[in-house]
Amino acid sequence: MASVSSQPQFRYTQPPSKVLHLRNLPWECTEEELIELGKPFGKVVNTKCNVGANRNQAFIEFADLNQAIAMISYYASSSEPAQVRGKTVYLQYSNRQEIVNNKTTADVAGNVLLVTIEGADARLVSIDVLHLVFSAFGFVHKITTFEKTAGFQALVQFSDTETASSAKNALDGRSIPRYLLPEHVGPCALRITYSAHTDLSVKFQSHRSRDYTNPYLPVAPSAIDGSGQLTVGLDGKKLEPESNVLLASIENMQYAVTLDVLHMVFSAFGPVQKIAMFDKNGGVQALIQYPDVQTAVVAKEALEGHCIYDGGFCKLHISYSRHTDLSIKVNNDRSRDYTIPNTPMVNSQPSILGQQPVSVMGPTVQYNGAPYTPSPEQQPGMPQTSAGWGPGVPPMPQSMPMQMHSNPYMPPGTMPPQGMMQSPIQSGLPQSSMLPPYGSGQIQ
DNA sequence: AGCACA
Repeated sequence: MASVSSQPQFRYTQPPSKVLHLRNLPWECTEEELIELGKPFGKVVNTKCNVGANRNQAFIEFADLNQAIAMISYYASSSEPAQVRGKTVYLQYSNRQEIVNNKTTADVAGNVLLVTIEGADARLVSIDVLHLVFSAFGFVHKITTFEKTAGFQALVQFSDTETASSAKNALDGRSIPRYLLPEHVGPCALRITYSAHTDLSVKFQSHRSRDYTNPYLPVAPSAIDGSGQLTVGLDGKKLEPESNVLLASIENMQYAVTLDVLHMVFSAFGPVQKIAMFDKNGGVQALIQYPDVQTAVVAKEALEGHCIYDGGFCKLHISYSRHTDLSIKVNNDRSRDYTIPNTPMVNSQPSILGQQPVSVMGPTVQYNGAPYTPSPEQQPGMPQTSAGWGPGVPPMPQSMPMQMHSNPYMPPGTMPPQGMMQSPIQSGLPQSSMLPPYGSGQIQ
């Protein structure tokens, strides 16, 4: 006998569940209205509204099964139907036992935005530009920036959710206006979600984090160059002009950083003309000269705060030098002029690729000044750019093609000298407590 | 008016 197939979706009796399924709700019914509806019968622990193609269905979940039964029972025998905004609502036990909310933290509105800057040049977007962009919507309290697998990201804190929402709505998916970016920087789009943070912890004003509510916050050591000059004003403006010469200070120098190591690291962004190393304040600093400012800018943005060796060792802090042309008197293990070919020099092949310590750095230095003299104009006929790529001691010449110069940067997340530069170290700023609460794979 | 991530 051909049996009539049962239709499970139209069962008129269902096993009880803490979860009730509601239908015929008014358009875009809110969570608050659902809670109001269920409250007389028990504790509503979860809801899900705007379900279904018409967004007029919902679920409410009670803390206890008996509470759900009480609600169903009440309206089963009541002359007054359940209603929301005067509209009759039909309810029944859900065929599931609990509400699964795919609401991620990114969907919960808050006063802090998680901003992902997309684009090949995302890292070149300064914190000041971000501040400017977001300030259009209200007072920006704090900004932290960091790099994760998702790329270059920032947390932007407003005073309240409303302001943050207006900024998110206006900026999500939009690109940073061109006129706010330097000439050589490509388009940078903003992807914005909410962060679960409510108050960012900013310890210093630095290139990576700012607290605009606290003018007394100390400026990070990384924002001060060798002469103690501020590179970041308390108003968040950079005080130092860009230069083709970078001043790099090396923090936590557990492993010796040789001139050749520096040459290799900095050569990834373009030809290095000259390097001068010296000791200052008990640490090692170096001046690195590029032929042009643009290359230096790219190198600085890419390397600032990064560590040469894994494990937080030899962290680079980079600022612009006031010099434009270093005067290298002698080529030795602390200073070198790569623009002079065939210069005799001590052989010092570094064994850096294995990330092994070359030697332990000791306080062997009594040098008081820099091994260069700051004479701005010297060697007027000096060959520029590729001239210095000759028979010097390029540690990895084959890996640094000349095109580097025209396209000095590399794909996001790839640090130039393989094996040495690790993924950005988050030590120092920003604090781990500021990092977004997601697993690294979930951000998009 | 009839069950939710793709």
